Amino acid sequence: MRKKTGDTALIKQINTAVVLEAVIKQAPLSRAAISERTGLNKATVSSLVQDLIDRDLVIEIGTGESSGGRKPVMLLFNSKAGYALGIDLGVNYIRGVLTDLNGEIITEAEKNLDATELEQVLGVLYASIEDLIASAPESPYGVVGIGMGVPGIVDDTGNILFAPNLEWNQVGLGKLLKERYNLPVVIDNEANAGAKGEQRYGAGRGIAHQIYVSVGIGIGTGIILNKELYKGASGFSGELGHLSIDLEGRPCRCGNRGCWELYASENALLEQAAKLGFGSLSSLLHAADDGHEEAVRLLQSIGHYLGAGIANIINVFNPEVVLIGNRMSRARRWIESELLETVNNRTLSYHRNNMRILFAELGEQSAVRGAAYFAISGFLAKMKG
Amino acid sequence: MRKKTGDTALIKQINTAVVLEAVIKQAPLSRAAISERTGLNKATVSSLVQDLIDRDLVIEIGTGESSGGRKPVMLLFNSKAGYALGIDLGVNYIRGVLTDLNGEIITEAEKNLDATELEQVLGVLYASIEDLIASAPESPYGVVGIGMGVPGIVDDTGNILFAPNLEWNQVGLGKLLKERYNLPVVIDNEANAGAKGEQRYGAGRGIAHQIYVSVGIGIGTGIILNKELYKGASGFSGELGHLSIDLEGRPCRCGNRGCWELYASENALLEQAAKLGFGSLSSLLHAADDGHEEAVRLLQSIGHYLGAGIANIINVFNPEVVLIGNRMSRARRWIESELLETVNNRTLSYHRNNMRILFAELGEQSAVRGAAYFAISGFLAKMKG
DNA sequence: CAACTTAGTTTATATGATAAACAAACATTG
DNA sequence: CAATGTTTGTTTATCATATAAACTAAGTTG
Repeated sequence: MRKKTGDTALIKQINTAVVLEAVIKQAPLSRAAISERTGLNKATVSSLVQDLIDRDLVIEIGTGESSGGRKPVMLLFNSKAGYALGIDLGVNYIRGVLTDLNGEIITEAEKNLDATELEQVLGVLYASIEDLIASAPESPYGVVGIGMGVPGIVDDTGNILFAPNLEWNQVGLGKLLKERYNLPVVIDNEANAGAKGEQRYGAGRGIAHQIYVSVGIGIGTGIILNKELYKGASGFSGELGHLSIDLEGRPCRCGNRGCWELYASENALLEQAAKLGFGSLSSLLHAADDGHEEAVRLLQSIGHYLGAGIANIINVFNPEVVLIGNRMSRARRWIESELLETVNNRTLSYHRNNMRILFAELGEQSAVRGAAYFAISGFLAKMKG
Repeated sequence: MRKKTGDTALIKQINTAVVLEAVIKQAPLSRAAISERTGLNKATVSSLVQDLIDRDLVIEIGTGESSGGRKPVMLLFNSKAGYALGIDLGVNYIRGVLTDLNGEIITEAEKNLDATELEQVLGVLYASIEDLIASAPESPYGVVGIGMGVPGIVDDTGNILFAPNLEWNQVGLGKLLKERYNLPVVIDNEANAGAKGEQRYGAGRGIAHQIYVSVGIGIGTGIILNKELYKGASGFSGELGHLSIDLEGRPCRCGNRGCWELYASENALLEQAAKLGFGSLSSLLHAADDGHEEAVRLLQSIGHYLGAGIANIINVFNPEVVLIGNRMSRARRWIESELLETVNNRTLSYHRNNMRILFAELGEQSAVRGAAYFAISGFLAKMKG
């Protein structure tokens, strides 16, 4: 339990991270510009940049425009120094991407899963991963890690404790992958991956306090506070789908009553939709587009229930942004106004002001891109440390 | 928006803080022991300790027991280097304490308030503060600051935006006090003060994720995540009293329906108690002690509702500890078992394990001692920086 | 009392940031 | 177009800090 002490190595680490951040976020820019923007001395910046160039993390891309004197040498983050693998493991699909270090997709692959048994899923998963690794171009660092989002509760070692819709219990997936590929592996909940994806590459860029609500079969949430994923005492939290919104409501399999996801998830919607003769979200949305009144009313009621839960989230966390993602975001057209009205009626004005409710920008790719970012950020942390 | 860079001054700052922390938390101890426990070199520790001694923050208290060689010189945090003022402003009382830098109470004072008008409250408040300041012993730093907890929403400049039970709106109390006494002033919500008090001096010592539930006239909460008070995007959060637990429940003055505090606060209890002929919490508790069955049932039902809200809190935050404080903690004997049973029935097992529900240890002094700690921690931060 | 232990200080050294001087490369202007 | 000024980036001397190793101080143990 030693406190973290400081020495000269720590200084260099801090300043290297500052310089690299500047290059990543504001590229292209010159050494002089870095010095000016960070407050670091020109000499310091020169020295640190040289280190980063020697390590293939930064490249010079020639001179820029003069502003009345010597032309600056423009620097760029070398996003092709390595590649990251992101996997979104769904209940009936595996989606995978290979990205560069900027998170830009290089290769993508999607495969259907028609069974949830571990052995069969692993077969498809391994094939996907190996295809993607094979597709990586030559680079100094190669594939730097594997990030993954899964529909379940995961501890910080990549152990899947419980994945109800896959019917998995205690699957040590992290260890399996680490040993098989000898790469750093980060596995987290699908909603946490989606939250990170949107925060980094999507609608939540630059937001400090963001709650991502993944509305699919159930409701999952990724909670970002102070720009970081919040995980509770046990290393997993974000079970806002089991926030009860109705004290004496229907019993949930979790033991509680009136859980939010019983009212506002895709499952809840489809339960009602079945009575109208619709078997899928798509068919219901089509009907609504064609003017089917009952379909529209049903969608609106889901918007209402979503709003009620989101109002609670807002009163609890006072976030800057609430993001609605995963499949239900496709119903935006029908649910948005009911949702906003309910939120307006049910939140404290102090929290409502300066707060926005947005829909995921990356659509179905929120989670897979967030997963890839897990691998990228692990790599960069190692490079900075 | 400059990133924080590192230089030699930063190192010294970090290491000074590490040494001071060690002395505060593990005193009495020697220079050698600090070196061993922090990993800092003996020479570094000697130098930093000398600085702290020169600044009156650490004192030598003579030699300790030898363990086979030269006797160590034992060091102590100089808790009498200055004094802090803590104020708990209630709806019908003002409680104040003067503490040393360890948070130990030196002087205390309590005065009743029989009006909520700003002018009159200010009169009593000023008198309390001046009495306490006058009672401070001679010391190198004197009174280092004023910390305060108030029943309302406060921004980070000490501006009280809204205090419903005092009927205050937009009162710039922080500025008033700062100008009048020329001291650092920190004002926060009463529940945040209570949460800090318990975390530092009470039942929550050493806990990283702790939710303090202040059950009084309404319900307020102080949320401590990663050992720090969480405040949302706007600088104030913790309005868990307005977490709705009943979708179509009674309308609340906040605009929402079915807010938790309509079911589980002292006000909610007294509303029901009135029907049985009881006018106060005390009389109801007495009746319960005397075996009055309806009184007991009523208290138990409050325990049930408290439990339902706390179950939601646990599912959201996955904390290590939930602390119940303020006046309702006096009803512990009657509400605890119902509360625990409800929580057990309504939380996810992953969250329930390793989680404890405790009652405030400092009783009525949680908030006032937390308020004093605001001042102390501000002072220490300045000393370390 | 000799040998060993532990506490704390002194000294020499290494790392890293910085200011100031300098060199390189360009624009502007009379 | 030559002289002047500006901007970029590097070199050099210096400063602050931490550290290891040597050293001094003050004890214990057999």
